[in-house]
Amino acid sequence: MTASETRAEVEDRFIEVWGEISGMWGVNKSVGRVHALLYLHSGKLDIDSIAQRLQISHGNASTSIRDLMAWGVVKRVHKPGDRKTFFEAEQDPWTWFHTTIRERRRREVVPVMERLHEAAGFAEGAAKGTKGPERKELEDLQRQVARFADFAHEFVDLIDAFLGMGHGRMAKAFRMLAKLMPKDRG
Amino acid sequence: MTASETRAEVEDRFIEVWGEISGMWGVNKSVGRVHALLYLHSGKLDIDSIAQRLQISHGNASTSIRDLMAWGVVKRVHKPGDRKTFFEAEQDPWTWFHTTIRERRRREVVPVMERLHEAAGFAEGAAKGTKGPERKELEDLQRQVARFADFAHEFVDLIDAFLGMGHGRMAKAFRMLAKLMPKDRG
DNA sequence: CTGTATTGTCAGTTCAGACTGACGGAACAG
DNA sequence: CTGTTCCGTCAGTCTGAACTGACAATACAG
Repeated sequence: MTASETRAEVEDRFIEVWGEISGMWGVNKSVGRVHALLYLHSGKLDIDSIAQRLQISHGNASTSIRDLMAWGVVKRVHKPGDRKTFFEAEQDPWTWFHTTIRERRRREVVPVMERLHEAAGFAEGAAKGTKGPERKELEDLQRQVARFADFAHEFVDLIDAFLGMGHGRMAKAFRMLAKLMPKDRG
Repeated sequence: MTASETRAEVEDRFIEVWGEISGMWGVNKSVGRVHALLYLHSGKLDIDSIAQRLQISHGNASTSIRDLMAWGVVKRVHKPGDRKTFFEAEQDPWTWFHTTIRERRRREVVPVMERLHEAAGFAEGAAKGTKGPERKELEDLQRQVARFADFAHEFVDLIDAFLGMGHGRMAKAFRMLAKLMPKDRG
């Protein structure tokens, strides 16, 4: 096996793992594979090289990169005297993770929270305008929705705490947390 | 609008939100909807009621429940004198979240970590058996894979810290974390 | 034990999302 | 300005996951 075959095999393993993780968490598999490839060759690949290397159409490569740029984890770069556009990926995984969480918060968590509170508010309003045993029923329902909404709210607070830390500190903070609270002590 | 129509509308809003969240995070949308419905009516519904309420086939309802039981968030219950099987869902969102994270760790995180380390080890071994400028290339690749693997390892440590806490304490611990580290102070 | 009500399974079908490839447009060297 | 190379888009096609519904298996009342 030549060194370049070996290199390709290592890359493939890494790329496939990343692709599968992406698929598991609601991100397109091709997008994940392109991201992994760019992580390994940041700033050195153009659209067609990516398409060739991953055996996908350049349309697919282009769309995947558009997604990655929308996520904020890939950027365009130009080299003087070269007509091609190259793409670079963040090299620090913690920075990448921070960016990803921030974006998911914006896209998914916030809109979902709004609808959840809407539902809870709707139930509350309905209960107040109702008499008799049906009122109690609606109040119970409202409480149940609110219980989940409260959880969701605390979860968002947690995300915000995470995002508020400089990413250089996150790893350290979490290690500290792990040390402080290895077991449930109340 | 009657009280029961109101109730159905509140339920629908809640159920649809949950279904969409599920879809965003790699869980089947129907599975999420069934779960939401069971959260609201824990222990009171059988397969056919679920199918009717959500307008899905009972095959789909049955399969969704099988998934939810595999996730450990839904259980069978029997009522004496009744031939039907009912299903109950965990009522505490933190417990549900804890269970979900534990299961994802087992199914996804652990296998992925193994493959990641395999790739890193493969690259390291290959580099050691190579001479000349190609050796440096492989070493660089190995370092890059290892950088991501290290991040992943720290991430798993974080998950483990979380899972090690009693779930009653998680919310409190996170609130404390948020208070202790509102900003990056190094 | 028997009959019936209920749940579980899975082959076939449907459908949403992913992918391709041809086209148009942009960017740049000359 | 012109020709060429490369990138972005999107209509049409394809693929795989999800869903249905008929049948099989199971559980229980009587």
